Amino acid sequence: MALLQKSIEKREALLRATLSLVNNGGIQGASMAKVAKLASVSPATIYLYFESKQDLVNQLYLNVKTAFANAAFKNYTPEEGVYITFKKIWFAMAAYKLKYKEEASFLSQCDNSPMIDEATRQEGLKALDPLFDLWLMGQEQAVIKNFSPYLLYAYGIYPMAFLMNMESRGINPLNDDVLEEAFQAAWDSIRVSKL
Amino acid sequence: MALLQKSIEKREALLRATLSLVNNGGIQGASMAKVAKLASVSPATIYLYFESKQDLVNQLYLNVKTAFANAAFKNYTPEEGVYITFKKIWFAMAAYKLKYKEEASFLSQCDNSPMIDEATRQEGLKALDPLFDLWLMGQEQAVIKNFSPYLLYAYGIYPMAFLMNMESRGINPLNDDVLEEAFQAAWDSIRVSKL
Amino acid sequence: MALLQKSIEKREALLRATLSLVNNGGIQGASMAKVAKLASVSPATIYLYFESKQDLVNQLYLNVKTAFANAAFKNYTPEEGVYITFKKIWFAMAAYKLKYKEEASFLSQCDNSPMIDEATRQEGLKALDPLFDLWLMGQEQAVIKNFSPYLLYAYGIYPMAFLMNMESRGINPLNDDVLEEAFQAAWDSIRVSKL
Amino acid sequence: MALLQKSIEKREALLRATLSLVNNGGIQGASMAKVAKLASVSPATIYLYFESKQDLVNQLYLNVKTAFANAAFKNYTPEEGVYITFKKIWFAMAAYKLKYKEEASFLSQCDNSPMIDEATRQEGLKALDPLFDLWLMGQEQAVIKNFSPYLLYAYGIYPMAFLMNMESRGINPLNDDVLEEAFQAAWDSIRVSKL
DNA sequence: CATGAATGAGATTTCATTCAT
DNA sequence: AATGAATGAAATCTCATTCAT
Repeated sequence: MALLQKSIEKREALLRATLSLVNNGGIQGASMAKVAKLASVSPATIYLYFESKQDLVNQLYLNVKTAFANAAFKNYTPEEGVYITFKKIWFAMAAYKLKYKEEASFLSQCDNSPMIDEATRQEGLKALDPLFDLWLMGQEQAVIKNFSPYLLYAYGIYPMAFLMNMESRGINPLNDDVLEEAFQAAWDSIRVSKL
Repeated sequence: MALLQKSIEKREALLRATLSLVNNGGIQGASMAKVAKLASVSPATIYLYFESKQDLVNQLYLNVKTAFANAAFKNYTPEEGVYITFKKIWFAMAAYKLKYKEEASFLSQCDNSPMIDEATRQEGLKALDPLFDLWLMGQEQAVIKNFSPYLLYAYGIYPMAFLMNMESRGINPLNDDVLEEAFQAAWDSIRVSKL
Repeated sequence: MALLQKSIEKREALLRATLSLVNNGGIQGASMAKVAKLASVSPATIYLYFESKQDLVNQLYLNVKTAFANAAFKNYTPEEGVYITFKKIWFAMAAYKLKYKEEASFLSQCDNSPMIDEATRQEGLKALDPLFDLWLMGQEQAVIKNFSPYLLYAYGIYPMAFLMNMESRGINPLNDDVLEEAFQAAWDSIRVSKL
Repeated sequence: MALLQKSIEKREALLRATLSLVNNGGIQGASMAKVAKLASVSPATIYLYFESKQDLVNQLYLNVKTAFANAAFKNYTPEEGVYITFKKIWFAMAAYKLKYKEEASFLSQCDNSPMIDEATRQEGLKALDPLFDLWLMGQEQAVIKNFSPYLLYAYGIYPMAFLMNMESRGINPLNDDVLEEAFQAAWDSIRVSKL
């Protein structure tokens, strides 16, 4: 029990170290040696918890994606209606990304990295199922456009990554007004237009 | 003349080789040795054309971004009206990305890479000026939402990257219908909603 | 303990290998690959003990300089008088250089190399403090000329390097008579001339 | 004639460029490419004038050594007596080294470099024959110690290199007084001591 | 479970030299 | 005579991973 406890701590220290290092210098900048040093363990120890660097990064990806989804769906109450619920999710996601910038940037970096394997990507996508359910519901109510969930995601959620990217590079800072505008654009893009 | 000609060819061969290698294995997977071999030159030769790997990648970035913009604005005729012009640009961009998948994927990878320096990024952005001009015009005509160009880009253009990403991973293939839907979402997100 | 022991041995093996290689082919001839091979380790291993080639050479410089000074001042007994003490030091230095020709040649090479940084040079100079102290004493007793220590060093000690250089190139071999002559010249150059 | 003229100019430009580059960064810092660029020729052209880098450096060594000797023996008038003549030579050498610091430093660097081959070294030494002749004369007159010319050189001339080295590193700057002291030491070391 | 030491393979880059013109 | 282009070889250094303890 004590050992297991300790192990979990160490595992998380390793994940945290990786996250931090990926943030400065990209995935390739997070060398196993640096990860080990930042987590105060031996490089060899990493391999007791993870099979390889790829495994380490993939597990971190799942960890962060799950945390992100947990934050997004914290108060998931679809019974309040599609618009309200989507708005809550959207702002929860934005809040998470603004608060946990390292995590957000890490997820962005993973989007285009060959380090994340397809299976992990799929598993990460599953964490967003509640959102897809909501959209399904919205489509049944003729509130959400009858598009594939990927398309809805591309317009409803994905643009946030670009905005965060700009924000972190000091361009186009995000304040409440801009966030409100962004949400407006997101909603307009996926909602059924009234005639 | 003959020498210069040959130089240009070699330079382009190097850029092509880089593009191709970045596509399989990411930027770090495109080692100078591999680039050299694929372009059928010695590693040392690369340094006659580019100062460093960073320079090579940045110049490739500019090259591709310019080609992309050229394709996008090929028949740029703002006098036809904002909607028509935007639609033409949008579909030209999509067509380019569908036709030149390696280029499209490369640009995506550069978005989050520390390899591209800020100056190059800014220069790349300039290639999209006609689009920003169009939006300005649209805002004057109260057709386009009064948002910052970055926000408009995040919703009007950026989602394409996600869709191409999916497409190239075999998910959610893009056909004419889906493209039409995607454009609809893009336009809805940036246009001024009618009451 | 065993591990630490082994480390020290390997560190010294690396220093010895470097010393030997610098002797044939100069500092640039001592490539990290050759050093590694001669010390029977992987090139990567060198970097566990030294930060860089510069660090390796600088540490070797300090090592050798210290050993040289230790030999020079082994029986340092200034109470025997300035002349006697200087003579003992001088011959101890000569003996060291004759016995450890690689070390002597290495120190000579370092004199003009940009590889040795100023801080290391200064630290190496400190090892000769007893000699400078002796000269100070000699100056107080009006036995040694009232010159700056650098000047005294230039004439009292530095010429040895030239003689060793010749010796190792097979020119002007050093025997006891020549050494005695050399010492005579050294002493005449720094001592106060009697009228 | 015109071609030959031009050739000589180019050859000297190459030697000058090498000298300048060796001064910043040592012999290995003077890459053939840099030498070519600084002399405004193609790298290939260097090989029309010199067989190899080694040849280039060796010829430069001879050039500089000769210039140095020319300066040293400009007013060589042994009939004025050994002391006077040696003093003139000594100060002429010092003046040369102070005026042409790049040349002086280059000669110092060559002393310990494996780049200079033995034959060249010997040839360079010949340039100093007048000095050796003077010493011979001095020995016949019982003014100069009966030591081998190498030993006399080690004490009479070689220390200058150390002093210049210090000077150029900003330590122990040389003014007229220090020079006078240095000469005093030099002379005391090689002259026959009076009883 | 944990580690410090070690490493083979490979990364980027430089260099003296040659070749085609 | 002169060159710009090209290069094989080698330089320094890094990295993910393993091994002996």
